Amino acid sequence: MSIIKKGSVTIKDIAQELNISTSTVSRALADNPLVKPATKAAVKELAKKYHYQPNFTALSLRSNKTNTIGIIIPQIVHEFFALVIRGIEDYAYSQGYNVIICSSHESYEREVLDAKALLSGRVDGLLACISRDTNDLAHFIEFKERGIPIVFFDRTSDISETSKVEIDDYNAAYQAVKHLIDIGRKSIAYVGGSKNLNINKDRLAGYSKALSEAGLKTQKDWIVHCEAEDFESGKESTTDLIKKNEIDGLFASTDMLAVGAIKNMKAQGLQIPKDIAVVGFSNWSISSLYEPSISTVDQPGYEMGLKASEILIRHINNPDEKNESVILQTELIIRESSTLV
Amino acid sequence: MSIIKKGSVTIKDIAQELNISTSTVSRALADNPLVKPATKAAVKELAKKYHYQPNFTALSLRSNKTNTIGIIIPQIVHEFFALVIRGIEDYAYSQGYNVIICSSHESYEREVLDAKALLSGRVDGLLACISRDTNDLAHFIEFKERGIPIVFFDRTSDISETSKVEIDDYNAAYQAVKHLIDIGRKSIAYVGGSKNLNINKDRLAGYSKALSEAGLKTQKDWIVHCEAEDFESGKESTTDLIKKNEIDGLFASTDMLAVGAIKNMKAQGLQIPKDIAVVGFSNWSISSLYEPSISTVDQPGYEMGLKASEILIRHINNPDEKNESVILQTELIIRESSTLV
DNA sequence: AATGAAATTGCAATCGTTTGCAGAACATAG
DNA sequence: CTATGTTCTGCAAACGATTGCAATTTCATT
Repeated sequence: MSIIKKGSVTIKDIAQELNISTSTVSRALADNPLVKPATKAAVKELAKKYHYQPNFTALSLRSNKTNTIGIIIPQIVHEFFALVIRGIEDYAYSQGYNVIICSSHESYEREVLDAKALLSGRVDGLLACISRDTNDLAHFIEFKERGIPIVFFDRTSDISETSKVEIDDYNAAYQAVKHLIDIGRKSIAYVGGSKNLNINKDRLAGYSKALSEAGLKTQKDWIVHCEAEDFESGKESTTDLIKKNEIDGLFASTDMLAVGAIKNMKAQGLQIPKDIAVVGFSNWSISSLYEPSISTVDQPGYEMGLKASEILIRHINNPDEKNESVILQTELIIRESSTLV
Repeated sequence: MSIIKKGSVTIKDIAQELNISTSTVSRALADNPLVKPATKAAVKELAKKYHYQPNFTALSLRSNKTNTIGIIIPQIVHEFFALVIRGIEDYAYSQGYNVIICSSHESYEREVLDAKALLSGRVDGLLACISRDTNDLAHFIEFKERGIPIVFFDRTSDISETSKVEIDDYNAAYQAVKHLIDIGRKSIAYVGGSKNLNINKDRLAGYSKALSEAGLKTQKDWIVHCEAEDFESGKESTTDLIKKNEIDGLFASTDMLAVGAIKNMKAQGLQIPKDIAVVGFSNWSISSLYEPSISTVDQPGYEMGLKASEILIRHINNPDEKNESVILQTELIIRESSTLV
């Protein structure tokens, strides 16, 4: 029986028990050929017996590497973001990295707090998707100043000279609205999320482009912006729109907004897609489960995560790596809400 | 202009620039009254100028505290778990703790991997919810041996002598099925998730109890277990059940299973709730958005997270704290799928 | 048995921070 | 000008691990 340690077993404990130095133990565990086979065996046996696990903190301090990457993301209860996270994790794990996820809950203050927490040398790199409320990017710039690489994904910023991985929101929206036009709709409204985000500006631009290209006009009150992108907003923000009875098509920048809108329309006795055809965005599971099933734009979330972490880890391993900007394409999925019967 | 450091600014850099020792700098930053006000001011000014941030790793090593708690959770794309995480985060942040979330993706292997990664002194405590596949708990027991406290939540285990925070699944299921009986249903089926999980055993037991108490009988093939708890499983697993045309009520242990089942029933021309009344579990947003809206059991996820992290942090601060077992109550929400018209 | 080379091992510094203790600088009183 | 106290600062060890360099042991060879 040996002495029971309260905390974890360290290299020093093993060294003491075998009457050798910590250096030798360290080398033995690293399979260094300098160590005599017999010593090596003894060390390894004891390490196994005591479930020795190198102290992560000590290792990090010595090597100045944490083998951890940080993720700052606005929400995690979000099918798209969750997919991104999964992609990030899968690649990161395969490269021996761990992951710290911080959810900013769409709050600028929380995002700054999270950034500060990650700045103190806890992570070797950062993957960030800015919150709805974020305008000032100073907290991210500090990372660059300390030589901690950042890759932005999905929601990026014009200012930052960093690598980014984005969705081609402009084209995705363009295709979605073009599809509505192709099935004969002429008065198409837009319901979108926060104007603050580039992705929404791009989606709106794609919408406008499709209309103008087809020689169609929109009206000022056919374009609605909601801060929250939830079901309730979709419902409330479309009430006026529906009352006027002017539109025959709707492009929503989020599936949840689409569901809210459709529910509202159905309540007013409108038929979907006969009276109004609807296309959403993101391909959340509800879009296929809802009745009618909702046409939408599928975003490659998993690929986005994979790509973002791949670029980040490349930056970590090679500080001189030049910035890279990736734009991923989407796929329009046509379902009942925009199919003529 | 001062020398530009590649990495972060350390206490040593400040000391050098002011020609004082690191001890004094450290004390000045800690507002130690021993330090002369003038020195203190100079140090603080420089620290601010250089955005000095204490090195997290060094701090951890010195204090043997990481101020971080680990979470091992089966899924994050899950409205209930996401709520739990939010509760954990909110309390942890308020106490100055950070959080590392590891998602096991319902895989035992991944869970073990995550546990090993967290074991090496990265976290001061662990919150865990076991995966569907987990039977062996050795990887958790090691935490106890090293004096790292664990609190299990939601899905707990009989074996472990640890603190736990659970839902009263037995009673929740009992109330749900009793409700179906109260509205006159006599032939009630059960569709549930993995039999491996205690929560599902409890839900099944609650179901059985409600039936037997009312003098009702079930049949062997009225009880269906699915490994996956998704929409597809709900659809497939109920096909035989519906064909036989024997049941007039269904209790599903998950809303997604309920949605799948209802969709299947509707496809067979059955009316909900007239022909079959349905109650789900978890109060996912789809249960209120679906048509018909689905009766379900609301689980206090946020409170669970709050409570679990509160207990954990208490354990961290006081290793002699005795184990605590909390059982949270649920609320039955009655919607269209079980309302007589 | 002495010599030299080869095979092992240990010392000590390092990563960034804190802190007990000793000592320096300064001020006040006698 | 000494004695005594007060205020302030620095040295060095510690946290757990790695690693260049030096020291020791081992062994073969003459």
